[in-house]
Parts: sequence; structure tokens; C-alpha cells
Amino acid sequence: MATLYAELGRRERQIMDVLFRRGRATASEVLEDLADPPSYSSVRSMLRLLETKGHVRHEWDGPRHVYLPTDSPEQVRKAAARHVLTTFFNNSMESAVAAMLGGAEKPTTPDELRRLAKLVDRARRNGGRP
Amino acid sequence: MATLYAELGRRERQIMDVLFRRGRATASEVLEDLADPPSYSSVRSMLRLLETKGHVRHEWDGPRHVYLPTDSPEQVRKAAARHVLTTFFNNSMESAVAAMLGGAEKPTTPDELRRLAKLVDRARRNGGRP
DNA sequence: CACTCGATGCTAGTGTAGTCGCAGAGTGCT
DNA sequence: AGCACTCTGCGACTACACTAGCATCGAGTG
Repeated sequence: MATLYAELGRRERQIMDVLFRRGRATASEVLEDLADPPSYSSVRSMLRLLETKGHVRHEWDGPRHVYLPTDSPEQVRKAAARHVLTTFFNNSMESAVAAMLGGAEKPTTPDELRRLAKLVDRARRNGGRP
Repeated sequence: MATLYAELGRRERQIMDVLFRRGRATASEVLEDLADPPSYSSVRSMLRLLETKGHVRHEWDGPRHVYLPTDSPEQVRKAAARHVLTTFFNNSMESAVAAMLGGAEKPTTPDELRRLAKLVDRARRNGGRP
């Protein structure tokens, strides 16, 4: 349940977040996205630890490692959405969307709103499924 | 940035989640909501630690402590929404809402969808704000 | 009162997330 | 070749999240 990653420590989670936001990243890329940056070595150690735990795998990009999350993006997204929905918004999508609309730094674009309306509309005609 | 609570450890975060979901809770209530339950003592220690860090305060309910988050629910909600939006959905509300619709165990109710549509509609007439 | 029950306040211990540094391998340069 | 640079592999230390146990207090009950 919850976010997957519920069992992860602070740094581990931060790193997984970066990895998910970027899709794939080298150690130094992860490092530069970290808010409270540790040393390069530390990041690499964490990455390796996450790999032994099975949350991450790596490919080769020339001479260097490039890391990617192992779990399917779709599953992680659903889990994340569900987690935030239940813990912070009492399972009310309305509240969640309201917070998203109000929490962004820039107002949501008309285009995005149009797509959003379309999506909701389709769900209404589809028994509550997208 | 991020979720607030970005600096928290695993257990600390789990406890904050419980606290937010319930609004207020005693130590034993927190304990029974924990997925991977530690000892009662541990929970109390964590609660006290979180209190010294300023994330939690307590009131008295007869003989026992009842803990509540200190930060305003609204702020935490916005931060959470924003964090999940940027890290998992590339800032696309459409993707996020789709994941919510598809990730819930039960289909979203017609009523909820109606309110949602109304909210989006209002935002469209309001320059992208709720 | 004596006893239990359930709560709190501590202090102390452990595990492991988190940290770092050094050695070695590869590549490209002059 | 030799040097500089950047990467990985690994061993080892540290800090603190996390755990547990014990002393204490207050309320209720026989």
C-alpha cells in the first residue's frame, strides 16, 4: 500500500524522487538535483544501496552508470496519487484538484484546463473510470 | 520546497502521515495505524522527537497526550499536491487526475465527478484559479 | 489501603541510513 | 609515454533514526 517506497529512508527517497522526475540520471545529475547536497561518493553509495534493494537498476552510457527506477512508472504514479489522496485529502479528488489549482506558482493554462475538463467528462460517461 | 517533511526519516514520515490522515491522535492510535508496527515506546519517542523538531504539538485529553500537526493543513496539502505533481506527473494535472481516477479501488462516484467538473469549470472562468 | 492498569518521562542501546576517501580502471590529450 | 581527468568499486567510519526497558504517577476498584 501507500507509496511503495514507504520503507525508504530520507536520502533514499529524495534520490528516488529525482530519478523519477528525470526518468534516468547519472550520479552527478542526481547530486545536482539534491536540495541538501552530500558528497558525490555518498550519492553513489546510496544509488548502489538502492540497487541491491531492487528499486533501481543501471545501464551504461559510455564510461558511466546511468540509473533508472525498476518499478513501472504507471504503478508508481497510481500508488503516489492514491497515497496523497488518502493521507492528505480524505479521498476527495475535489479537494486534491483544488489544492493543485491553488498551489501552483502560475495559474493553470486554459489548454490544460480544457484537457482536464475533457478527461472528467469522459470519466462521467464511463462509470467513473478514465 | 517539496513536501515540507522532506527532511524526515522513514518512521517520522509515516507517523506524520497518520497524524494528518486522522487530524489528531494519541500514541496508541498512531501505533495501530502503522503498517509495520514497532513498539508502543518507540512511537512515543518518535512523537516526542517530532515535537522537539516542531512538527507536532500535543494537548491533553484527560490523562493522555493527543498529538496534532503544527503546520497548517492547507499549506501541507498544497505542498503535497505540488510535490507529487512535479515529481511524478511532470506538472500535468491531467495525468495526475487520470492516475487518481484509475488508481482508486472503486470507480469515482457520479457525485464526486459532478463536483469535480464544477470545480474545473469555475477555474476556467477564473483564469486558472479555483 | 493495596493493587492493578495505563499513561508518561526518562536514559541507554542498536542498527543502518548516510557519509566519505582512496585505489584502480578507462579515455583523451600533448 | 606520461599526465590529467572522470568515472567506478569498495572498505570503513559516523550520526542519528529508531528501538526498548525501567521508574514514576494518577485513577479506579476490591
